[in-house]
This record gives sequence, C-alpha cells and structure tokens, in this order.
Amino acid sequence: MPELPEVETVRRGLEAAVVGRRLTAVRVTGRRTVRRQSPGELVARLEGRLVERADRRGKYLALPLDSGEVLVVHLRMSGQLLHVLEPDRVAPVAHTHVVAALDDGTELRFVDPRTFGEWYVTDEVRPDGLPEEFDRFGPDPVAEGLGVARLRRQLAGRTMPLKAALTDQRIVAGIGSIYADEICHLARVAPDRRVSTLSAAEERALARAIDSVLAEAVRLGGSTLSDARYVNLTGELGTYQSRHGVYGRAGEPCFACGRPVERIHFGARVAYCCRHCQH
DNA sequence: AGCATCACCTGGCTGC
DNA sequence: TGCAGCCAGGTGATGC
Repeated sequence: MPELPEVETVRRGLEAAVVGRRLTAVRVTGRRTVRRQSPGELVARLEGRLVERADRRGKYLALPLDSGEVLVVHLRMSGQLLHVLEPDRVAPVAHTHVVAALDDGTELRFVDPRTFGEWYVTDEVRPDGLPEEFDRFGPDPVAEGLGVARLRRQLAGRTMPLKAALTDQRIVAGIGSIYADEICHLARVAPDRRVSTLSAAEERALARAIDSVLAEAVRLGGSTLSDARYVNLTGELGTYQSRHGVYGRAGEPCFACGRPVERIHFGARVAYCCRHCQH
C-alpha cells in the first residue's frame, strides 16, 4: 500500500513526466475519485493549466498549477498513477477513473480498484505552494527531515502504542503499516510499547531507524507486495519488499536472531515483530 | 485533548 | 467448483 517511499517514487516520476506540461483535456470516468467537488468543476479548474511543480507531504501528492491552485492526489490503498506515452495504442485498464491528456501527446491515468483514492483542486494555498490543510501534518522525514529532538517533541505527552504514533499523520507524515513495523524492528522497540515509556536511547534509535528505513526504501523505489498493486509512473515494481525484516513474514525467521517473526494484535491493530529482538 | 473504535470500499484470498 | 466471509488499511467521524 502506498506509503511515503512509494508516493515519493511516484512524485519523482511526475517531476519527469508532468512538470512543465499543460493539461489539455481531463476526463473523470469513476464515480468516487472526485468527491470534494463535482467532477465538472475539477475538470474546469484543470484543463488548460500548466503543472509547475510536483510536491509531496506524507502520502499526499500536491501539484501546484499556474492558476495558483493546487491539484491534490491521494493514492490511498490501491491507487496508481500511470504515464502512458502512446495513449492511442494502449487501452485504459479496468478501474481507470481519471485520464488527463498532456500537451506532449502523453496521458496521465489514475487507476484505483478499491476507489479509496482521491483527486481534488484547492485554492487554499500556503506561501510555499502547498494546500493549507497540509498544516495538520507532522514533519515529513524525507521532505523536511526529522531529528530526534523533533521526534521527541512530537511524542511529548502521548501515551499511545508506538505503532499508533508512527502511523498518526499528525505526529509524523508518511508512515503506514509496513514501514512502521520495519522501523520498530530496526530500532529494536516493540510496536505495542507505550510511547510515554520510551528511553532517550530508544528515541534516538527510532529517529535513526525512521531516516534509514525510509531513505533505503525510497532508493529502492518502494515496496511492491505480492498483489503487485504498487507500481511507479512507468509501471515498474519497487524492490524494498526484499529487505522487509518483519512485515508479512509471520513464522519466518527473524534475520537478526533466527526466531520466528510474530503477528501480534493490540487494540484493533496488527503488527509484525520479533519479540526476542524488540522490547 | 488524547485516545480508541468504527465506517468506508471492493478485489482477492481462505476455508468449507 | 461455488460461495460466504473475511481481510487489507489510511483517513475522518464519533464517542468516551
């Protein structure tokens, strides 16, 4: 499922394929993708506009336009953005909900079987060109950096389980279930630990693990699970799944100690971890 | 305010 | 083989 590394990989694809291009025609065919405004309104605010930048905060993509507005795209669980070089020769696949023609004859297509993904255009824009509603997010570890001091501030006064904190976009932006589990494993802290009980050394280990796991995952183009749902803009798979230490590996040996990885439940959550390495 | 829980949605998998 | 039931999981609403 697209988390920060996957969305960052898509952002880099958009930078190459879409930035500097004009949207000549936009078709919305799905019923649920555009729900913040009417599809007709979204189309009217996109057609003829030049895409000036490709930005990202957390799992959200933001494409500032020459109108001063911003196109926001969220892939949610199953959304894919695909850049099609020869649209006349490549029929849209099933579950294609938005098609945007670019002024170089290529197309940007949005495919989303589970229809959770979303497109909208907003004119409530900050001086940095991102939507005002992005103010609610915590720091993005890749776009803005996150040191241990900032992490400690973000966790201050909270008692929730660590995985709940890591996946709370107001605390840190961009981490979902897969990377939260991998970060906890690398930092050797259990995902169900209450954040109020973390030692200074554990906070340092977590800050380092957040940086290294996300940086390496971005370097490898994100994780594509066996359902092959996540691909980048040109249809390539990510390869970070080969580095997963715990996620989806219940019963398989922990790379560090050889004991079986467990799939644990706490509250309504699930996490993969090694009870021997993580405390 | 902070935290837990639930609804949303549908393709695909599991198990009978 | 068919099908019911469940799971995936980020986000926002709700309730405590």
